[in-house]
Amino acid sequence: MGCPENPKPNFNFSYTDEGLDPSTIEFQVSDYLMLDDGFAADDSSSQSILSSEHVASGSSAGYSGATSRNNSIKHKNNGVKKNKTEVEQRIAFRTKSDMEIMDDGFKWRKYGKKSVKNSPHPRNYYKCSSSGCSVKKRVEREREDSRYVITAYDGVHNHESPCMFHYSNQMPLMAPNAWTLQPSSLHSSSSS
DNA sequence: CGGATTTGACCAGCGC
DNA sequence: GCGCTGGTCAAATCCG
Repeated sequence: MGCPENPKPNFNFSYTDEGLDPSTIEFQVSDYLMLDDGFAADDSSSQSILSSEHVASGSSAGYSGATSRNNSIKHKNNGVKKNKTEVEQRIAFRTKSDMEIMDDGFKWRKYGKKSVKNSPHPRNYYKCSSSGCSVKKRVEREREDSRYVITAYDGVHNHESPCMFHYSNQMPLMAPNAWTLQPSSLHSSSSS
């Protein structure tokens, strides 16, 4: 393991996908989900969760089980663990990849693995191993199409990537809070 | 030897 | 109230 020389080789394609031959990259983003601060309110939370589920279900909703579970997470975070002032951001990506582990520039420590009911594939749980950073990430393969990996990030890194140096042009940080700023650029990048 | 991973147990929330 | 399920913990194990 260790620090990859390229902090996020797997993510550059998000912005240059149009110009890359897919065969030259190991995988490509098929969808991205954005579950930001919808947790602040019940209505909006179900909205964002619902919409994210809809996106994820684009090809079979391997994430649907987790989605329903997200509701409980919402209550958990909102009512117990997190105040409104401490709303977590959450993003999920569906990527086509043979690998389950994607180097995003951060160092993750696996802390759990769980088989989920709606999926034959286990779900893996990771925490950011940086001290003081409580960002978590869940990784699982899509139920219907195991070529796709669903990666969900919970929270925002309170530090820079240990391997991040010169990628600030478009993405200052490979962190959920950075991504939430860029959803439109994912699509507009082709025209710019 | 230290850090990361594995894995079973435990806990909490939700639906019935 | 009970059972099911997802999420987390922590001891054991593995690996560099």
